[in-house]
Amino acid sequence: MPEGKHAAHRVRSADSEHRADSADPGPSLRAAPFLAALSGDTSPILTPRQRHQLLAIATRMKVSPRSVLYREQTPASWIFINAEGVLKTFKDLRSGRRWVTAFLYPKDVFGLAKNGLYIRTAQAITAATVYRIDTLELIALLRRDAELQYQFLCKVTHELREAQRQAIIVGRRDAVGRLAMFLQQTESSCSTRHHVRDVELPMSRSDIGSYLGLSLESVSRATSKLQRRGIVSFPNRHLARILDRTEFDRLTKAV
Amino acid sequence: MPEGKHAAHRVRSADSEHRADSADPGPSLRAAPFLAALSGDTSPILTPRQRHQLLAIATRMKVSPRSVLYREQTPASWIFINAEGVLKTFKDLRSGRRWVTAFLYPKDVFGLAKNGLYIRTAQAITAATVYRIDTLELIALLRRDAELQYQFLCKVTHELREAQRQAIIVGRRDAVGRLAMFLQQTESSCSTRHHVRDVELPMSRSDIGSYLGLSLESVSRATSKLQRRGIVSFPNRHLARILDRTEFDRLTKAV
DNA sequence: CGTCCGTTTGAGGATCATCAATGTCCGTGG
DNA sequence: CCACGGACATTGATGATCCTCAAACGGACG
Repeated sequence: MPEGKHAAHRVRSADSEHRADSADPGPSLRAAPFLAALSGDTSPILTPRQRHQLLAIATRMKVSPRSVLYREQTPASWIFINAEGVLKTFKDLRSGRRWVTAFLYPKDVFGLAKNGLYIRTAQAITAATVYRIDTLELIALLRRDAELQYQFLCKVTHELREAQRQAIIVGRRDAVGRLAMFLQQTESSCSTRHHVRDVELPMSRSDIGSYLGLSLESVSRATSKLQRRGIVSFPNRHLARILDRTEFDRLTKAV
Repeated sequence: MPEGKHAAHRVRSADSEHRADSADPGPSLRAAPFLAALSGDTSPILTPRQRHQLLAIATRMKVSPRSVLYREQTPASWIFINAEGVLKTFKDLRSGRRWVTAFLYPKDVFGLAKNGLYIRTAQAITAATVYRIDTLELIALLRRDAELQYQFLCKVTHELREAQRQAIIVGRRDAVGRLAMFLQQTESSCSTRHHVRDVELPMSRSDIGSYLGLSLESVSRATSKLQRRGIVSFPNRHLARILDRTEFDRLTKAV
């Protein structure tokens, strides 16, 4: 598997960096606040000051498709925040299968560890830009700044809900239902500028299958069924267009 | 479904409570610290001072089996920490099925909300004792005390890993493998004083099925197979005894 | 224009859900 | 103390779904 080349440049110190990188908005997190009123989810939740705090200890990196950012069971030195592009985290099972645990969109955090070791492998799907933050430095910062840490707490809580949702998806018996829920989730994950009906799918059918607990053939059959039934069309491999929203929602609402 | 009666008594103020409730050790959390060395997971991670901070805003409650602590889609006023007993959180799906998202053992936190509403229903399986904490008060406390918040961050991170693990379990095809992984997980969750081979299963077969994405019949068939193959015996409905650890690990290591 | 990788489609075998009936445990009341 | 009732659990038969193996198709790229 190709490592890819990490074109990384260290961001300058906190003081000078604001002027030096005034074009860089800095990292941001995507999460639903604990007690937010309905909606209000799209607004940025990090203040400019918090962004600068993170920027001060962050390295902005560009990674090419297929680049591996870290491997499972290796020392977890860094935590990452996605700024642009799509990545995935996965785990290779002893059975030879690969289990994709998450697709990472902008504002997603990844690099969580257990006992100081990464528990997944992270790989870029598209070209991506990420912020790399030293774990120790981040923890020290979070312990000093309760407000910033609170944003991370909200973020992890959000991911917890997503993980539980994935468990529900995978628990469904029918492949079509799983795929529909995946499309719905992807639609809400990637805040695309495209038409609402279009959902970009940068990952392969194999990745989708590994995420949904299906073989890639079953994913393909599910897409065919959705297309035959006129609910979703797939203009090309990396795009899904929802044609019949009513019927589509009926598939996903089963949960 | 019976509500059960909540025998709750408000804990006194932070100052007097130390003497008044000196026998009460206060809440504790179970989680693996981000950077802990191998093992070291069993040690309590809350300091006495942090326990007292939590006790000051906590109400200790005893709940009887089948009591419902909160229902999904109702306002989330409280967060709970389990002190004793076993509970479950679940979600009723439109299909009529019930999806159990988690079994809650002592030191587990539950009551996470989205947009101010609970996303699951929480119900006691056995008689249990829990700490009930006003969500607003807890958030205010966490925003003041970064160290205490950090323990919660570790806890939620721990639960995130568990949720991802459950997704992997549910994604497995064979019922026997799923059940074996469930037994292993339960074994590590409940720090019982019993012999290492024994795993207590306070929940029903139906609950296990709802957690694993299986019908209760499939769970029953899986227990039968494990027993026929001499790997695990089930002396009674609420106890599993691992007889052949080697073979058992081989089943679970497939992940 | 040809290769390669990813995708689609087909046939056969395995696993689980469902429906149904029987069996077991436990608390209740006689 | 025993008999009864109900909830829970086990077992069997059938049908649906998905996985596996296999082959053909398609676009991207040199």
